[in-house]
Amino acid sequence: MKYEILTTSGRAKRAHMETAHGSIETPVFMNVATVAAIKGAASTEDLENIGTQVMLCNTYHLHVRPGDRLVRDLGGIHAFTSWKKPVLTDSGGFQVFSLAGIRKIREEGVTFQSHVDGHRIFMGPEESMQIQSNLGSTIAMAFDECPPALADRSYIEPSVERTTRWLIRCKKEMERLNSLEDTVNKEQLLFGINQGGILEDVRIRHAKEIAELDLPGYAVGGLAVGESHEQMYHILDETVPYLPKDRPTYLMGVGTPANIIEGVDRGIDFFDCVYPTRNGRHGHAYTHFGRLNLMNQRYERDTRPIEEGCGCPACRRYSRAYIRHLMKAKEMLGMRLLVLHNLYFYNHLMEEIRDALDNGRWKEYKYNMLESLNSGAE
RNA sequence: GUGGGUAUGGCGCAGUUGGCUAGCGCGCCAGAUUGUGGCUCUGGAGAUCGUGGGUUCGAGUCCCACUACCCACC
Repeated sequence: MKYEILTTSGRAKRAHMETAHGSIETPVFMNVATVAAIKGAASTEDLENIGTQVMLCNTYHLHVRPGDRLVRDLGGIHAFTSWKKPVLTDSGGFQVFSLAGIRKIREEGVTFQSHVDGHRIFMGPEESMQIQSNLGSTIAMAFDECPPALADRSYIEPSVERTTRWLIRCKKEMERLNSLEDTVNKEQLLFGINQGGILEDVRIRHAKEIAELDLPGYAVGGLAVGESHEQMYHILDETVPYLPKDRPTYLMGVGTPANIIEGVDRGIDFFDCVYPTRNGRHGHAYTHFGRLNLMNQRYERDTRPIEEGCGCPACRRYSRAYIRHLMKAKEMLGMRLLVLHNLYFYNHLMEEIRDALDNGRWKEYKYNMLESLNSGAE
């Protein structure tokens, strides 16, 4: 892997990365395809057409179905999905949090109950790395625990300490797997994950510990899970400076366009979020002037595109009124068009951000864009 | 024409032996949603209880007439 910072503005970074599956220009927004499919009926061919750089898939979900061995036997996630560019796999750690209630956490790992057929699944750091190795993703995420942001210190501290021990095991297992003859992607990269809820001292201590492991990248996890925006930005202010400056950083699961701009400003390279896809499925459309709810009656006779000047497949051809009708009629095409629009918007937002950084206009762009996003779309 | 049945928000229905501001589902109008179970959750608007009369302290509930629709028979 090669990671080269091209320019900076304050803590904001503009970088270029080379991976086993081609380059990544950061800051970047990864498009979420949990089960190796963008929900809302967008294909990998569509992704190529809307400027996607990285597809994000989920270890736990693909392990449950169709099974990582199957994907490996078919040549890995890239061959399976016909997506040639970088793929990041989330480790399944988040499911410890999001599927809470059907799991048991021990030092060795976690026992889940499959949400598909109910059978018990054990996953620890080694298992997560093996699965991700079978998938052959470009970047594998460490197996961590994502505790509720507002959990108290007595829960967070032991949890974070265990996440560190798990990270050491992840690194060791990844090195072993990458050295095997028949590994799908021998250059798979492991990103560590910082945790600590909203406790600055725990975050900082943990960041310093994992920085010493000399990993190819570092993520900030456990944010945007119940705390306020101010708390999230504060934790980033306090924590990111302790992560290695010459490595990519990833703010997991974030967020709104404004969250992303604030994240870039605090030194984040990678983002991902279900908002553009999930909200697209629910009738929301992102624009430079805020978010529209196309289900609203006010768009019933609106013949304008979602956003004037947008080059996405929805805006080039269809009206708000038509898309609203499709959503109300629960036609799949409505979701598809909104998902394509929203991902296009996010991907191009990142392009604008990179352009602003390249051209020394970051502060100005950030200020104007935050104003605009807040101005209220109509 | 005869017999029976049904009439309660846009649609489909609950409404106990008559008792406080008439409920529910869907739909509609809005709002949530941050390392995704195409979900889920939260609010809101909207009903002269078919019409008219009667009994009663009190009627969506009981009585009478009328109207509309459904079923059967002629």
